[in-house]
Amino acid sequence: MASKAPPIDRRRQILDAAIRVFARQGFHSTRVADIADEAGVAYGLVYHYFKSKDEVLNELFSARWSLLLTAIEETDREGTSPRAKLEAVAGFIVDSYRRDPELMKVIIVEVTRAANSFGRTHLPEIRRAYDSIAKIVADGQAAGAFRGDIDPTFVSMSFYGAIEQLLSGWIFEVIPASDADFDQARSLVVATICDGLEPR
Amino acid sequence: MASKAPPIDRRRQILDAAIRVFARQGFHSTRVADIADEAGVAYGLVYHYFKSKDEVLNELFSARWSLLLTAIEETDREGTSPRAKLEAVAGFIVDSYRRDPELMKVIIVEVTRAANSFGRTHLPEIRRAYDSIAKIVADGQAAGAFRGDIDPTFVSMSFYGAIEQLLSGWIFEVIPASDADFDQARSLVVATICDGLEPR
DNA sequence: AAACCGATTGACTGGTCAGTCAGCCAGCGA
DNA sequence: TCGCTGGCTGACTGACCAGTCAATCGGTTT
Repeated sequence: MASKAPPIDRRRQILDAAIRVFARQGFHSTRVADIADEAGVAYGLVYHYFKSKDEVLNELFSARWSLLLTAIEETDREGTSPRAKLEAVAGFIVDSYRRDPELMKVIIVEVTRAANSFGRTHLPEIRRAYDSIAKIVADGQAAGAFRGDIDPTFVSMSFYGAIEQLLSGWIFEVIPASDADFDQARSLVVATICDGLEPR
Repeated sequence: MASKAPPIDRRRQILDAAIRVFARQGFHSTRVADIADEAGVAYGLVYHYFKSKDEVLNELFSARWSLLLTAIEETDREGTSPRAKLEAVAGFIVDSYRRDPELMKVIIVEVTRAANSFGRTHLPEIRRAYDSIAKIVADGQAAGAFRGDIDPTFVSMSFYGAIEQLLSGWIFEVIPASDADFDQARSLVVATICDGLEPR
């Protein structure tokens, strides 16, 4: 038997368990013991791989958020229209939720929207996303593709806020979350922001 | 001396102290002792007026939120244009923040955006606001003032999400919060949503 | 002046957890 | 076969804090 069983990645196993438990109970009401149980691992092992309960959440957030930042910045580098760029950003976020709703729920509920606790810690990273979106808008304005009388920062916040609110709606079942809804959301947010509600 | 000193409203005194402390430290990291200290009152008195620490926050939220609901519904009843209605709603929320930023910070950070904890409890009230906004949009569509191909619920969530994100930006000093910014925000959010970003 | 009563006080309790640590065990090299 | 190493275990501890309650206070009624 030349092949040895691949060593179990305990760290990953604990992170995955944490996603499930955090998504189910929220960060504050999950005990470290819950994570260990869910991972099928001893209590102490969590502390072998992580400095603290906080570090587990920080790790989950930072890993995923850096993907988002990369995606936005890469999108921006491509030579498409500003509108197409916004559509790509909205699409990336919506798809992230479609692919891994539990992780996105944790990130949004426990970090992004928890500006008092973990959001504070990660403000610089979060702000980078706002800034990148604002840059797309500003470039669009400079190129004449967008009207110039609205502060790009305002647009960036509104745009991101709108998407996050939709995700929150799905997460907490305020609005239906079918595959069709996901597809619609991407274009509808962009249509609203770019074309406006009033008929042309 | 016919006039007797007006009896101190301890309940109010404790609520006001709670706003300050919750705004400063966040709900989870304020001890009941902090509220009592801030109010200049004995620890036990908080429990004389409130069943629990949670009840203090619930009270703060419900009192303020019902004002918002009333304002939205009254706005809707007036015979103005759908666009003017949206502008009034945005204006009311922004003005609430301008007048009492600490209370609005608490409401948004600890309830509205804390969908896992207090947001859950107050979901029905929060949802009523979304519904009222959606109704304004739907009526606007029926009257031909708004394009009909976007789900009013989506618009409602996007609209509210955009405003809340701006408030969050002010609260956490991600974007500047001058009086001029407040005035701009109201019309810019509505301009974005109604007219769109792209030039006409 | 004595009984009464609601407001007010703050020491205390019971329960909860995050994080520690002393030791166990499986595999490996000597 | 015998350490040795490091992943792994889970009982334990120390800190923290919401909520309780018995006692006190100040005003009012009888």
